[in-house]
This record gives sequence, C-alpha cells and structure tokens, in this order.
Amino acid sequence: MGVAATHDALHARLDAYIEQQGLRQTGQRRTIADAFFGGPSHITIEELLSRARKGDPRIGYATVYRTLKLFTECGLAKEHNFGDGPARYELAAEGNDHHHDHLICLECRRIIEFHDEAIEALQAKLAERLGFEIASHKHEIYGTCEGCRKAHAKKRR
Amino acid sequence: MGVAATHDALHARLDAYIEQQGLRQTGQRRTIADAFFGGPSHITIEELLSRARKGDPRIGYATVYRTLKLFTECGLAKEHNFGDGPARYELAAEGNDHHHDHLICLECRRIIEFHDEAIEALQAKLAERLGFEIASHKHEIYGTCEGCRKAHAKKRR
DNA sequence: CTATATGCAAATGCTTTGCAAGAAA
DNA sequence: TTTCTTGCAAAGCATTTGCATATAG
Repeated sequence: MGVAATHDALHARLDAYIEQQGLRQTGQRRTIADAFFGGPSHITIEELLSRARKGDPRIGYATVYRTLKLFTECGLAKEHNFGDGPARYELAAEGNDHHHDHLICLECRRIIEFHDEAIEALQAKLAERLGFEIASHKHEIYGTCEGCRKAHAKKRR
Repeated sequence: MGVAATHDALHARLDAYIEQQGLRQTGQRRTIADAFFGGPSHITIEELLSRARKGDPRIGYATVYRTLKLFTECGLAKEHNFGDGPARYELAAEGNDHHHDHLICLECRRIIEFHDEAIEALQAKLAERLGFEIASHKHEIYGTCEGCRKAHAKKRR
C-alpha cells in the first residue's frame, strides 16, 4: 500500500463528507486536497496555496482558507497556532489518527511530534479530580532541538 | 501584609527594572501597573485600558500594549492566547511566581489554573530523551467545567 | 537639553466576508 | 434552474509602528 492508496482513502473520506453534507464536489477542492495530502505536515495556507496553484493557477486565497476549514470540520485536518505567524495544518486521519502534541524549536522552527500515554493519563486524572470534562487539549513545548544545540556546541569549540 | 504591601513590592520590582534599563518612570506606567496589579487575572488589554482610564482618562491604547510588553519583559506579566479573541495577561511575580497551566471552559470561558508536578517531570524526561532543551511550555485543557456540567444535569432533569 | 514616552492614526498580518459571476447537481 | 462555490476586493480584528509632541531625567 503506497502513498496513492492512502490518498484515495483520504479523498474517499472527503467525498463522503461532502455528499453527506449536501455540498459539492469541485475541481478546487480536489486540487487543494491533493496538495494537502501530498504535502509536508504543518503546512501554512500560503504554502498550500502555492502547492495547489501548480495544479490550478487560478485558485484564490480565500478558497484555500475555506477549504481547510472544511477539512478541519470533517476531521481530515487539524489546525495549530504555534505563536509565530500564520496557522499551520496537519493531516489528521486514519493511520495518522492518534493524538499527538508538539515540541517546537524556537531557532529552526522545526516541529517534533510526541505522544506520551503517561502524561495523557495524568491529565485525565487531573481533569476528573476537578470535575472538568476534556474536549481537547494543547500541549506545546518550546525550546531548542537537538540539532540546534549541537550546532551551538560546534561553534563554541 | 495586605494587598497594598504586595502592590508595593510589585511596583518596586518594576521600578528597579525601569531604572536598570535606563527607562523612565511615568505616570502612565504607574497607573497601568496599579490597574494590572489590582485587577482580575487573565485580563485583556481592552479591560486593562478601561481600568487604567479610571485613574487617567487620557491613556491611549498603544501605551497599554507597550506597557504590558514591558511588564512581560521584566517578568511581571505572562501573556496567554486561549484561542478566542485577544491575548490575556496574568501577574507573574513573587508569591504568584510558580509556573502553572490552564483549563479553559469552552462554555463559560472560566479559566482554572493547575500545577501538576508529575506531568512536569514526565515532560522534562521526554524532552531529555529527545535531546530537546525546554525554554517554556504551554499546556491547555479545553472542555466543560464542573459548574457548567452541573447546569446541564439540572436542565435535563 | 537630550533621550525616552505618549497619543493618535495609519499600517500591518492573518483571516473572514459580501457580492457578482461561475459551476455542480 | 436552483443552490453552492469561487475569486476578488474589502472588511475585520488584534497588534504594531511612524511621527510629532510632551515629558522625565
């Protein structure tokens, strides 16, 4: 099962949502979906637009925003704001489905995903203790990644 | 030791920073500091401006932004973005100093602070494992607070 | 006096929206 | 042939900035 098959499944999921909601299949949606499914994770609207325009140069800014909102609604995308500029989107679907959080390098802006069952468990316990029902959470760790730290060490030598 | 004494300590800290940086004591800074030290936590610029204007009606928007940036730089304030509207600021200084994270009720927008040593420890271990040096982190839990859940239960009866 | 701070209004950056024209069902 | 979508430009919102004036040191 290669990338193409995965994309088919994602497109199918999108198509199902579109139909179920009485919306319309359009060339732009397919083009943007291709750009999104095949592109790097944590992509911005800007980057996605330029990827999508390789397939269809007439696509507009607002359409990408609207389409990513649609993807987010149907669970295919997750939106993140890491404090610097624009929002970033990542694929959130079967196979890629399980929840994760992020470490963000403040120097090179690299984003590292992590999932820690023990932290999640403690978080759940904490919420329960406070009578709080969790809908979602955001756990972001900002700092310096291994690569950037090594680069410092090298410079200092 | 009452509130006034606490405020004195905060003002002293601010004054020290201002002097140390070769900046200037101004009436506006004192007024905004009073409004901030005495006001509710997780306050917005807008709210702070209206509090400050009770002391000095001529204070401008930009000054509050600039002054809260100053407070943040000198460690007296912490800025948070909880995903809805404008940033919120909380006091971060002696007594109020230790780090905490937040639960945010999506219904009543109440903000509950928490501090969980075990989660922090796991987080530190995780970062170490990845060779990542933590500068700061953000752990936000969104959902429904106890009060809102009880309100639902009542309605349903 | 000199450098910093202020207030205003304009600019910015990201995102959303109104609307007329175009396309899907 | 009706309803949804698109592209464009304009609006919106939070925040920042340029600049002339005011003020602290």
